[in-house]
Amino acid sequence: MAEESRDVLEAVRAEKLKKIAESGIDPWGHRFDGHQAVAATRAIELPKPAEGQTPEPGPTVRIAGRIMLKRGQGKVVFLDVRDWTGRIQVFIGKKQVGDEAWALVELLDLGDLLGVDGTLGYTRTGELTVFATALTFLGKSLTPPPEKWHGLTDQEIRYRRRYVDLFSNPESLRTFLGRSTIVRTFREVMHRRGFVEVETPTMQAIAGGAAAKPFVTHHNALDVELFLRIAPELYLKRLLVGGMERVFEIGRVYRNEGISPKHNPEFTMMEAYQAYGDYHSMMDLTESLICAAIEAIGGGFIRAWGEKTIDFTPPWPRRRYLDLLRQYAGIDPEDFDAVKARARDVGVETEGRDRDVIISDLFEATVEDALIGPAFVIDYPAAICPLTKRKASDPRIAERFELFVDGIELANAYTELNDPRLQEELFRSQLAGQKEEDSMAKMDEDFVQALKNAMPPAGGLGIGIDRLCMLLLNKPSIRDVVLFPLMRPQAPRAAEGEEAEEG
RNA sequence: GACCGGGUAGCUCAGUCGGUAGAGCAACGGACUUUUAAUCCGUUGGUCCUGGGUUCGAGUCCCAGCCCGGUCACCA
Repeated sequence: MAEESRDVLEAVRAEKLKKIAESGIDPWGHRFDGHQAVAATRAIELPKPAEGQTPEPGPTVRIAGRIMLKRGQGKVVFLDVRDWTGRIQVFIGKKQVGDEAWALVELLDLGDLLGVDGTLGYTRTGELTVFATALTFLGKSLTPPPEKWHGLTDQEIRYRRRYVDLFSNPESLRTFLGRSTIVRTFREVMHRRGFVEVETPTMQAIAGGAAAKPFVTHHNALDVELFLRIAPELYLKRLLVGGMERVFEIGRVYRNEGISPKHNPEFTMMEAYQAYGDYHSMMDLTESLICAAIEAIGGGFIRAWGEKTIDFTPPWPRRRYLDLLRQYAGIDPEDFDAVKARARDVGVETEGRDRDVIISDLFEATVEDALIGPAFVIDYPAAICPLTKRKASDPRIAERFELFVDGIELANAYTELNDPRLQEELFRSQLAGQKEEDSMAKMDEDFVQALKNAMPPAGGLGIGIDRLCMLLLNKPSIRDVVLFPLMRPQAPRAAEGEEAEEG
């Protein structure tokens, strides 16, 4: 039998569950009031007994958590119990808890959930310990947990069974609590600055606001094709027209592209729009947000990033796009022949392509990886920015910035284009030059119509939350900061006599 | 999509030249009232990812496929 080994292990636990139930205890537990977090319990100030002295009876405590280790010693057992704040040792003596509770102790397995009442104190080896006086069974683990020392290391199982990863690898839990802190901090900063949080459609008839292939779905009653949004941008700007002067949205966007350590098909963006601001307002906001997040999760502004160290100490440099290109590509961007020659050197296709698109690829190939510390790249070639206001002094330059850290694009922001006629023209010209799905500018008649009502001049910002979490929590893959990353569904187990169907 | 690496007990991993499938942890039985990955004695546990092929004999070699990871490409 394929699953014999697992079946035996689970049968043993099922038998224990039965015995627990027969003893009159609900093996699935119930409400358990008044317990305190393990971290709070550990924080209780308790003088260590002096050498050879009988310790004073400590305070009464009540905790709850999962049994991670069990060290039996005859008529005494030591447990390591863990909740989401930490671990603590529990001492259970047969004489101390009585025969009835002891019968339960003999049925406890690693992975079970247990509530413990007891007194806090130190063992003779000096370990802070809950000396149990009563036990409350809170849940039977019917399947064995991973190995107690190594935890779960198989990447695939860590992603597919995140619940096991979370309780068996403390670092994983710490990471996701850190992500939550980062997102909460973003909301706090935004609210403090007078932004309101809104929700806009994730199913859209026109997937605009970014350049990406969308997921397609269908609404039955309306019998229409809809797309999962690739960005909330065009809806949020409609709200600016409506007079919501400072809006933001933290939400999932979906892009039907490849999967990589930096790409998950669904990911979280925060977009924000501020009426009467510009891209410089957005740079200030970006720096404030990320610095506040760093302070919230701790660890300081100088942070480990893999083998590297990144200094987030503000203010971050603001470098012009074309200046960086001159410096790192070593060419004059005005000299198109030189641009093409250099582009070919680094493997960028030049034949029949727009000048600014070639420059954009050249920039990616030569500059982006060279920017290690956080750096705002500002003032992009206008042709690659169809939603961005042009500089009054030079219409070939768009008022856009991107924030880079170690070659990773963390944020993208503009002074928003609010001229409806120019917007319509840019939509049309972009559409003419490119395949629609490759274009950032999909014609959206209603959006142009919105702009005709006068959208206030504004700054707009998008920040990739997942990538920020990777950088701040020092995780090399986006899958380490997404709770349930997209995986290929597992083939269904072959039914008896049938072979698994192939697609 | 291309290339590289991986898939062996519930978990973490060995497996030599092709010759009976291994360890630790977990589990089970026993000893133990202050352990620290407790210890000690004993026992159980396998679709070696799948399917072909070579061979007297394949976890091992060959071919094809599946899944995962990494790098690159596309993208944020």
